[in-house]
Amino acid sequence: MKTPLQFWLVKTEPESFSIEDLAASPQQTTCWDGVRNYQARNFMTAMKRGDRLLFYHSNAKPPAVVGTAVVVREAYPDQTAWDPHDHHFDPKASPDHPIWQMVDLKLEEIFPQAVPLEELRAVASLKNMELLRRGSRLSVQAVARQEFETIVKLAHRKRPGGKP
DNA sequence: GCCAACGTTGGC
DNA sequence: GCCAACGTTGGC
Repeated sequence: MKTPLQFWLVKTEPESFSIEDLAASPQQTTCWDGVRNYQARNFMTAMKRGDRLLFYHSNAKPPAVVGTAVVVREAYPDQTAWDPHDHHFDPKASPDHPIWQMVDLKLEEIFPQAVPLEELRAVASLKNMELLRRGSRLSVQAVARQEFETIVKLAHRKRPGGKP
């Protein structure tokens, strides 16, 4: 039996890697390297090809969900972990003991309208989202299908007084 | 720039 | 195994 699709959210600072950078990448695909948090890593190893992700810009003005992506390659060792010149170097990692994993993500869509954090907070059906939890810092999160779909809908909604 | 929240480190 | 110190995240 096929496993059902799962839904996720990944955070990135647009100054370091934005959704526009993803769109400009070869095949609009990138490896999601540099994750150095065990809980976030565990979520990445649980990802399956075809799973969909919300793409979130943190430390942005305003912070917002800006689009979606798809998992195109499941977890494999993050070799930047044992590169001493890499910003995310981890001396405990090695090719024999990778510790850290990454996945490949392909752009699905840049939202016609980004959905700012403030707007998410105003939606009752999203109140349990990890992203909205006070002090939430996890850079890879699981989201419910319902939450994913709600946010995609908000991004496509026609707003009164919006652009013609 | 401030600061709350959180994860990690290391002394004991 | 506790916990204080420290570094980082990330909204505001």
